[in-house]
Amino acid sequence: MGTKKLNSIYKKLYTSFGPQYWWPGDGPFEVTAGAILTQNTNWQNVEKAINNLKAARALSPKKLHEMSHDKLAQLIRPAGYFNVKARRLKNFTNFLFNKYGGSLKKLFNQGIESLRKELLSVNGIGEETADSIILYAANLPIFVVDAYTKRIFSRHNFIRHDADYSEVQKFFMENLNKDVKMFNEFHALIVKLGKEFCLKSNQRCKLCPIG
DNA sequence: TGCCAGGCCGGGT
DNA sequence: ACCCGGCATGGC
Repeated sequence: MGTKKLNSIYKKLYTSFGPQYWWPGDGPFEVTAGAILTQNTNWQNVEKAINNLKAARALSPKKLHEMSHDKLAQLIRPAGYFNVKARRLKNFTNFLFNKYGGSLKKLFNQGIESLRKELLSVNGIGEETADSIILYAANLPIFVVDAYTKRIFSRHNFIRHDADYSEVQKFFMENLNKDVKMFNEFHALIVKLGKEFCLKSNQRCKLCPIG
C-alpha cells in the first residue's frame, strides 16, 4: 500500500481543509503541557485550563514544579481528570528538573529514539503524548497516531483493524518523507477529517476526501 | 439528556 | 500479553 497513495491522500486533505496551524499553543512548554492536558479531552476544555495557567502566570516548568498539587489541579480543572493531569504535569516537571536542569532545550537536544524513550519513562506520558511532544514541541520528525488515525485508515483498509500503535506509526513513516512540516499538517488534517466527516458514532463517512 | 473528546495507568486474568 | 475500570469537565 503505497507511498504514492498516502501522499495523494495528504494532498487531498490539504486541498480540502487547508493548513491547520497546529499546535495551537505558544512555545514548547505550552505545547508540552497541552499535550498532557488534551489526553482524551476536547481541545476547547484544554484551552480554558491553559488560560487559567496563563492568568496565574504559572505556565513555565519552574512555576508548575513549585506549585502545590491542589493549586495546580484547581487551575486545570476545566480540562477534566484534573487530579490525574496535575500529577502527570508534575511528573514531567520533576523529570525535567532532575535530568535536564529544567531545560526543554536540553531535553530536546538528543536523538529522536532516545528522546522518545526518555519521555515514555515519565508516568503519564504514553506513546501519543510523547510523539506529540516530539513533533509539535521539539519539531522533530515523528508521526503522531491517535484514535482517529486508526479508525479512519483501518476503515479504508490501509491497516489492520487491530493494528497497535507502533504498527500504524510504521505504516505512515515508511511511506512518507520524514518532513516535520508535513507530519505536523497530516496529523492535524486527520483529526480535522475525523471531526468533520467520519466517525460520528460508527458510520462510514460519505464526503470523506480519502474516498 | 446522554454521549463524547487529539489517553494512560494499574490491577486482574 | 491483553482487558477493563477509573479518572472528570464542558459542549452539543
